[in-house]
Amino acid sequence: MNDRGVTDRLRETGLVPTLQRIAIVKYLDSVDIHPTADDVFRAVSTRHPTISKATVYNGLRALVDVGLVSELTIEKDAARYDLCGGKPHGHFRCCRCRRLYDVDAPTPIRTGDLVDGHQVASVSTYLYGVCAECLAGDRGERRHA
Amino acid sequence: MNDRGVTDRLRETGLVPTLQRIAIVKYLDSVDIHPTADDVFRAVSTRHPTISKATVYNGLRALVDVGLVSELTIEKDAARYDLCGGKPHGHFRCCRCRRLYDVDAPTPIRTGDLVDGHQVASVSTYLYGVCAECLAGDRGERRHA
DNA sequence: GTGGCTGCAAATCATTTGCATATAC
DNA sequence: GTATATGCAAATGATTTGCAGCCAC
Repeated sequence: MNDRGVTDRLRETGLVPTLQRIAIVKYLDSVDIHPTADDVFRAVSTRHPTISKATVYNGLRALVDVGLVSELTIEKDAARYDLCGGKPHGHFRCCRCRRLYDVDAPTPIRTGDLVDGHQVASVSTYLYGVCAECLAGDRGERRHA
Repeated sequence: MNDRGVTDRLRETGLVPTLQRIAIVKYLDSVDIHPTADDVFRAVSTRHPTISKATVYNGLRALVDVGLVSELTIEKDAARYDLCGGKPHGHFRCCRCRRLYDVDAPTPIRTGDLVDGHQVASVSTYLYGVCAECLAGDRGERRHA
């Protein structure tokens, strides 16, 4: 996504498209992993050395609030962020390398369904296991939790 | 579950069945909500006024480590705990009252399946929406986040 | 211009840890 | 008796917040 596209998407949501927010969105758009706020901070810092961690946190929160970014709380220590793009709402965490992947996790549950009497607005599927890469190069040189 | 049953389950896992841990397990067994560590602390404190919050945290962690309790990180602020009992692995969060319910969320994914090349060890389904109680007594007297 | 941001530092909150004492067996 | 757990207080780490100056429009 180019700067113009990012700027437009920010403006549509009512957020001021500051350099920092543009940088955050572009970074989220460029990675396929799900970075933590600190990952975002470190990455964006290389081009914007003056950005503060608070701005990253505040910016991410603003983006989550308007729905441009989703926040994953699959693990306790630090939230992970994901640019919303109509992708499937499934995530896979590798218990070896601890990476988080998007997956196409099928579910029979639909928005509006009643499950045990509760009305569903959204469904998230979290899968745990060993990722394709770790399965392939299964030599154990992984960082464990 | 009575004290004896709890004691036995603890002993089976190699954990010392202290009064505090028994109290934690009995509390988790007695509630249908998913309490936070602080909820557990406050509840157990009524019968064990000397228990410390650190003991609750350490005890919960020990229980999670041996697999007697599962830890839910569906929300960012505080983990929630759930006595393992072979129940379905689905959870519903009410966006009104913020309660967390167990639900029987069907999924076509099985342990051992490959999803996008990743090998699945476990599946969690998280649903968001409005719970049955809030749907019924829809008067808005809820605490929002 | 002005309101919404940024950036810094201080505050907050959940959780962990060090250590001396107490408990389970 | 000995290993393990408790309880207190202090440490840690992610995230939030107050506030003065800055930027987008």
